[in-house]
Amino acid sequence: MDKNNSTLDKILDAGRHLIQKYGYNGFSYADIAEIIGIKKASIHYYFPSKQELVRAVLQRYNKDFLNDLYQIEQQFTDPLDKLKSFFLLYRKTLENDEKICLCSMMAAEISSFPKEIRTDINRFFLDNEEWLEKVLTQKKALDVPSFSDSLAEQSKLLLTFVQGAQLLVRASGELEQYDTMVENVLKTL
Amino acid sequence: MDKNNSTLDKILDAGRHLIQKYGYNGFSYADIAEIIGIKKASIHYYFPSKQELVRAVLQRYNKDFLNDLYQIEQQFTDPLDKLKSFFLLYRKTLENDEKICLCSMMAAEISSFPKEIRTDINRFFLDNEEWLEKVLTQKKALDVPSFSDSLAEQSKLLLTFVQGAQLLVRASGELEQYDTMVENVLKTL
DNA sequence: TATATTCTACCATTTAGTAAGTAAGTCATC
DNA sequence: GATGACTTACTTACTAAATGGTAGAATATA
Repeated sequence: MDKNNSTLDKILDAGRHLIQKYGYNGFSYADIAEIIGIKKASIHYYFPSKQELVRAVLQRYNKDFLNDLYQIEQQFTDPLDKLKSFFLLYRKTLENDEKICLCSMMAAEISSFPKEIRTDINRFFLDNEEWLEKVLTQKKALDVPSFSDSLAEQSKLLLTFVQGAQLLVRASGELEQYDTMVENVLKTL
Repeated sequence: MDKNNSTLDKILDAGRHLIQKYGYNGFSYADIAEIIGIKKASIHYYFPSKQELVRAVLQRYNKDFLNDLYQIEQQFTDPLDKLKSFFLLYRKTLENDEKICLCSMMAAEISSFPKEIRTDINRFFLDNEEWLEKVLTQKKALDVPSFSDSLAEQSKLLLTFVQGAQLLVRASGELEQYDTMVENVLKTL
């Protein structure tokens, strides 16, 4: 799981994990300290305040996620394969330990955050939309032009779908639902 | 806002409001006490523990929501009007004060809850799906049969959509996006 | 009077955050 | 190559405030 095992990276990993599972208001410095076996004062050494910590977690998450999208872009040529990998990326988060996408969680808790953090959260969604639109454009170039809705709007719908699907899976606890839903949403394209 | 102004109802109202805005882990008894102008010990008189309180909030929310859906069912004959009202119901929550559907928030925080509460949350989503399927069935009876996907699956997609749309609106802070997205999703039917 | 409701005054624990210290490493200078 | 100045990484020990929760007194209300 941890690529780099420096204390700083361990803190960021544990923080991300806790937020994805319990939310920003659902974890404490003590939780992180216990997970990685240090004292909580040590966390303050790296991140004086909780908001600074969460911001670092968020920014690294966004960077990593964007990188994953870039990898998908490189790995596949067929736009449909790219879309499937996109949904698989979100699926991986759901697979173990009752987690959802960090930004889905933080979007739900948005009222707890100041402007700068909100901007970062929104940036994540915009990047997702942008990537999806690019892939849909590639797909349109190949397909028989069916109905030409705005691709920007269509990508927004796809993102909306994957965001909501996570909540439904969390509520039911049934991951298999996700696969069926993805299949169905791909049919609508 | 408050129909019944008994203390118990005020507590439930304030609790619901706080959860929808900050989440279960983001509010305290003290917050409720301050909102309605009583001491926090008085809240413990009605709800000895926080989980009992949140469970009461949840059950009342589900009941009220189901009632709203029933009202829509009665008020309109055209299935499309019913669907539009469904989305409008969710829109109302978003309109002021940075709130989302109680069960969307609690689904995100599901790891913080015991089994009984999880069941109630899931019940909400199942009821939504059931209602949507009923309306889609009515719609199918009227329409030229386009493509006959499973209506159960289609209603699940609609629910997924509205759940995710809330998160996007929260992240961007732009409520207008919601209307455009609803328009677009209705086109796909 | 009896009962329902609300209060004051607590409690133990947890919260984010701070201050001061310590051990180990870096590094220039003699 | 040893000495001392400084830095990095982390600890112990603390704080003030907030947390969920309780006991019992006071006050309404029936």
